[in-house]
Amino acid sequence: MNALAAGQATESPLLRKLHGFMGTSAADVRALQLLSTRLHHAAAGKSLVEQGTASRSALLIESGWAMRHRCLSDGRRQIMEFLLPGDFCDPSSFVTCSADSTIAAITPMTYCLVAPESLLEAITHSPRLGVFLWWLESQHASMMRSHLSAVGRMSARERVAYLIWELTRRLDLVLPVPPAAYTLPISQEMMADGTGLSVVHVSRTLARLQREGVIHRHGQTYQILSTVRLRALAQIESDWPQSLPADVLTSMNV
Amino acid sequence: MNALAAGQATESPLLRKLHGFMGTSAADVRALQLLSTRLHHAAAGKSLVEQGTASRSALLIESGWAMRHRCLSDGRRQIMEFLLPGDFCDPSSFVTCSADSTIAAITPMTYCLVAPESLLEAITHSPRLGVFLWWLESQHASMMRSHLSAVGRMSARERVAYLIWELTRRLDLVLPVPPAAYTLPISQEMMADGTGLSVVHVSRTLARLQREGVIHRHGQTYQILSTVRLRALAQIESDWPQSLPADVLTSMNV
DNA sequence: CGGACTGTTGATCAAGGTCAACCTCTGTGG
DNA sequence: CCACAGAGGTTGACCTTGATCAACAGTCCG
Repeated sequence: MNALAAGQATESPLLRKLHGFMGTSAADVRALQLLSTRLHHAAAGKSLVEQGTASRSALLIESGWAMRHRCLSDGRRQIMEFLLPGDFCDPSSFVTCSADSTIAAITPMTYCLVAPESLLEAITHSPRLGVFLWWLESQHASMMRSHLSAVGRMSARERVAYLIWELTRRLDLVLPVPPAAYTLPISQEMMADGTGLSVVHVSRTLARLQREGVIHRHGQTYQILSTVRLRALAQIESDWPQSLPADVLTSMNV
Repeated sequence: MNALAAGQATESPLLRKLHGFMGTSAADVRALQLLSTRLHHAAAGKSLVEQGTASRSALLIESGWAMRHRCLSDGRRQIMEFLLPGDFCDPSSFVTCSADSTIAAITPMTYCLVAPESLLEAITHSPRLGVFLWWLESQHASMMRSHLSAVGRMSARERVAYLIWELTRRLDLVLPVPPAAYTLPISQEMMADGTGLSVVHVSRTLARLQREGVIHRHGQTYQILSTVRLRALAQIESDWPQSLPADVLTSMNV
């Protein structure tokens, strides 16, 4: 445990998550390094995975933001999720023929392509890492359900509040210390396509949240002035993410 | 291969899916039977999993329909998904503390509770079954993204079309032969909570689809009169589900 | 200096929500 | 056997949220 010295802490955002939830042994760090070979770069706007193509590798995001989206025939676009540093996305591409959505860089990015064999090898070296990744995946599914709830049943004000809350909480997991103000490198058009609203209405809604003193915004810098009211708007009752249940690790002999 | 005799075909809807996609060996059938111990019954309306509680077992639905939903503080409800016979749901409960949503029976049901150990044992006996279940899970995630797209960016008419299309396609996977008319045992209120619409508008929209000759409906019996127009409305370009890529099985030595 | 891109604001419009009345079943108890 | 209640569905009238259209402002680059 605690093979993570202060200086190394900035290395990998996924390692930071792992460390925050389960602590890290030297074996975990080594296993994680097995995933982090083959570092790639992408310019903002570039597609990492194109809808309809096969990829057969997972993505481990080291830095920068991306999004997963799908376009309808007439140009309407739904952003399914924003992908942040430390996200391990799309291991299910290992068992699918072709991607059902496009993943595109929002900012310049660095990321690793993880082959099935690398993942298998890493998990063999550190089963704890395997459990952790499985747990991450389950938290991800839970987040997608929250997103669906927001888009399906919440008002514009609530949806925007939810989005800000989700993104800032996710950033907390990979930032060394919760910042006073968060930089969310997404345009209002992306917010609109993520929440199912129009650009114009997102602008108005953000202005309203600011007028009401829930947030303060300047460009892409967001400051949460009232956590209580933001959470209430976003209909968040329990904290996220859940912690990893202790008995899972013991019961799996890892 | 083909250990499935005609008479056994009605036994398990999951077995039928497996057979349809990969064929079944005697080992697969036996492995699947390891999952199907402990048959439970539930009356319509009963909760199988309550939001906020721990369960630590997956559900294998043998017969009947269920839904996964979440309620907001003021009573608004979002149905995340409908669960049909042959669905293997919530293996991620193995690694989570408490459920983030409620699963409730819509009709009387029979289902099996699958413990982590049973799953592990079954997969050990038949790795092919493991790959199949993983692939099912990835198809499920893809379906959830389609659902999100529909709710976020499609009109009422398109959303209802999408729902009917999704449910009938899923039924096709577990029915012995595609029926002329599908019985969807869900009220219009559930359709509304699934699509993010109001009950009244679902009623009007169904009436319109019928008036336009896209579907014919009588109570909960739905007949698709124009597959082409339904698919166009639902913005379906590719078939669903995808088939399982052949090389996955070989590359995993199973 | 002139575009392109992003965001803001106002005016208008429409999709869909809400409310209410009513209808048809179906089951239930007198 | 009928009366009644309750659930689910349909229809009409009206209203609200958020979409659409358009003009304009700031910013970043070439």
